[in-house]
Amino acid sequence: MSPTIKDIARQTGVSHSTVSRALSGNPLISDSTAARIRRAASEMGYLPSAAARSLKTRRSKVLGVVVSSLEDPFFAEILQGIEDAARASGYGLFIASSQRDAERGQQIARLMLEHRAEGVIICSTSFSTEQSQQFQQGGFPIVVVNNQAAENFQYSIYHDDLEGTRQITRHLVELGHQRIAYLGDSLSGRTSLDRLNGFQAEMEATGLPILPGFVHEVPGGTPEHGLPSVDHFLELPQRPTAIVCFNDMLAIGLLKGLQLAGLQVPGDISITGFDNIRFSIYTNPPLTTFDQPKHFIGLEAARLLLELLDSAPDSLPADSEIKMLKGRLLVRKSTAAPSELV
Amino acid sequence: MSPTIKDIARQTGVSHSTVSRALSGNPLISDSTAARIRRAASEMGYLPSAAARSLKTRRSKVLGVVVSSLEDPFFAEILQGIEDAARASGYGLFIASSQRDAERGQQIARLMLEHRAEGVIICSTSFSTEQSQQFQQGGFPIVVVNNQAAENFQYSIYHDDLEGTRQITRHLVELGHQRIAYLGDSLSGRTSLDRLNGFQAEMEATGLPILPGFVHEVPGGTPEHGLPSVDHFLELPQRPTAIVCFNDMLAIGLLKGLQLAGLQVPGDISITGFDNIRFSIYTNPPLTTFDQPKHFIGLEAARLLLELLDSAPDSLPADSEIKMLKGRLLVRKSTAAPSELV
DNA sequence: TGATATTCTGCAAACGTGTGCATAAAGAGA
DNA sequence: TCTCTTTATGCACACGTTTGCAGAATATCA
Repeated sequence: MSPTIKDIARQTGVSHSTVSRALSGNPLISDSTAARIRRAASEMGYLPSAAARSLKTRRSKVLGVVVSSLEDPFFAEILQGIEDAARASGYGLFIASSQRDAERGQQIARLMLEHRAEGVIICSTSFSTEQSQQFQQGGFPIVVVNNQAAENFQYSIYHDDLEGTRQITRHLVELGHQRIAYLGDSLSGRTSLDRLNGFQAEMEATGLPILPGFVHEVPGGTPEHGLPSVDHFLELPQRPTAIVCFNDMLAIGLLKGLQLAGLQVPGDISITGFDNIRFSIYTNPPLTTFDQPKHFIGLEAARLLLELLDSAPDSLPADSEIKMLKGRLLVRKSTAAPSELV
Repeated sequence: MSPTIKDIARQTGVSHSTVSRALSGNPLISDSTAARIRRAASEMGYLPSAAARSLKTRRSKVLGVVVSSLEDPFFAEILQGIEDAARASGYGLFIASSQRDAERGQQIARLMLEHRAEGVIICSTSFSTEQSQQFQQGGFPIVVVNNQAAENFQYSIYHDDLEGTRQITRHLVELGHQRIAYLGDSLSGRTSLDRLNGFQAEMEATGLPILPGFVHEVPGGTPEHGLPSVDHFLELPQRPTAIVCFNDMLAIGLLKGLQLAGLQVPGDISITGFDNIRFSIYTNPPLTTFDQPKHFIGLEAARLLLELLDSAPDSLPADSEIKMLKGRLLVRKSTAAPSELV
């Protein structure tokens, strides 16, 4: 099919090893023959076989990426960052989505290992330690992004969920809110915990009580999960004046639910998102949220992994490396002072 | 690193060819030795090398996917469909985004060809014929999804853009609108043309004029492109009573722009989207749009490609194959009768 | 011109698999 | 026991690269 270095060798009357060296820029080959070979190669439309090369060099030039869902706009932006970094260094990307399914996770792990990906970036809140166990063996490089059980992995990019929800909560407190509730996603592992902890920590720090039923968790982080949860909050004996949501998507769903129930946001109730996904500014009102440098997170994850691959195995730090990327509070129109005070 | 069939051979006291045959289920090997070998293989954590295998078998079990942007929710859903199909048949996915950049497109094409992807799915409105020329040579299987210049490719999955905007437009006409405008994305090639043509065809069919300036195109299809285009429409001597948008994202941006300008949707003006992306129902008001079976489109694209790969090269149909997938009109709350009539 | 240093190129083995062919082992029939 | 199938296994080569080493070709110097 595609011509090989042997074809080029035959064409130019040299041995295939000379061709190999010429094409890889080995200085042993004289300039004149190298030029001749390169010309022939491009004329014949030669493209090296990655399979043969990686078989010999034991470097596949491929990175694996596991994401929980490709449709999640939060991961999509991170993914784009990863891709930009990979593209810049000539690496190919093997991408697969686990869909929070254990069996599928296994299959993905096997796929990546069989293709000898040089390392893997896991951006899946649900890719459990158990599932990624297959990767762990033998010092296979893993970088974890969404920090599910981050402490079990050696390298992770870490966005500051705890500090984020603290800032969000403080913002609501400063507006004068007293009855603040939290809408969580129970399936996002470590992230779930951190964000909830941030909320609780800030409430405690300011001396505000978290009333019974004011922490509500749903099994997922999409608008479809957020919308029906409005029923829960409206049935409480005392209605919250503000709700902190685990992420923007839940907030978008909740916002829609509140509006369908005839409530004004932020007039009757304030709500906040998290992540600053692209659409969070296009809701009506636009969401107050916490901006995460998603593209940069992806870039840094890929860079960290590539750096790991370049360095000699024994020069690696023994302890785990964690990069913490800061976000920032974005105050928009979905939050306001509670109506009692106005 | 990872054990090879030779290691297993040594361990079990047979030759590596016996191991190879045993693991691939070749009936030549006796049941007892096959079982013994399989047990040893799994105990040793053996994983076949995809590189070596594809070098020998000339099948990489890898599909390439080119998408214009990973962050586009429309493509993301299609991508998920592709991935599901690939996963089901044990194929790996090489995914890259062209970012509408010619040079990057070249690089991607080379990457996929070097890795000997067995075929490619192009879901990029901007991946021009020129850029994909590298793929074309030598009967390399390509399936095109978003039908940029679909007629230049042999296989394509085709969603009915023309009929879609016709239905959308007819819906507005039936509501009583007379001054209907169109907001287009000039960068989406064939899709741009089809959707605009559908609008024009339906206007002509009902005898309505398209007033000067009522077709406005912007260079991109994101909310950020849609929002500022509100200025154009508000400066027209006669303001349109309805605007048909190229896609949901433009409509989302336009909606926000109109609301910022103090206009009511649909009270003062109706707007429509296209694609039915996940967020189109969470705007306020929810968008009237045209639903595309995105996940299914992805599935079908992958299935078509896999089918191509399985069939013998000479059994392929000489003429091009085009699968047309129908969508359906979704009437929500962003459209209503024009205010003059109410 | 001959010996030596320098520059360039070819030979051959290896990476991990798959597979046609030869052959050893075992069983069947005489 | 000897041949003839049948069954099970091993040998050896191929896929397309990279690379250590040997050696040919050329240049340098006496």
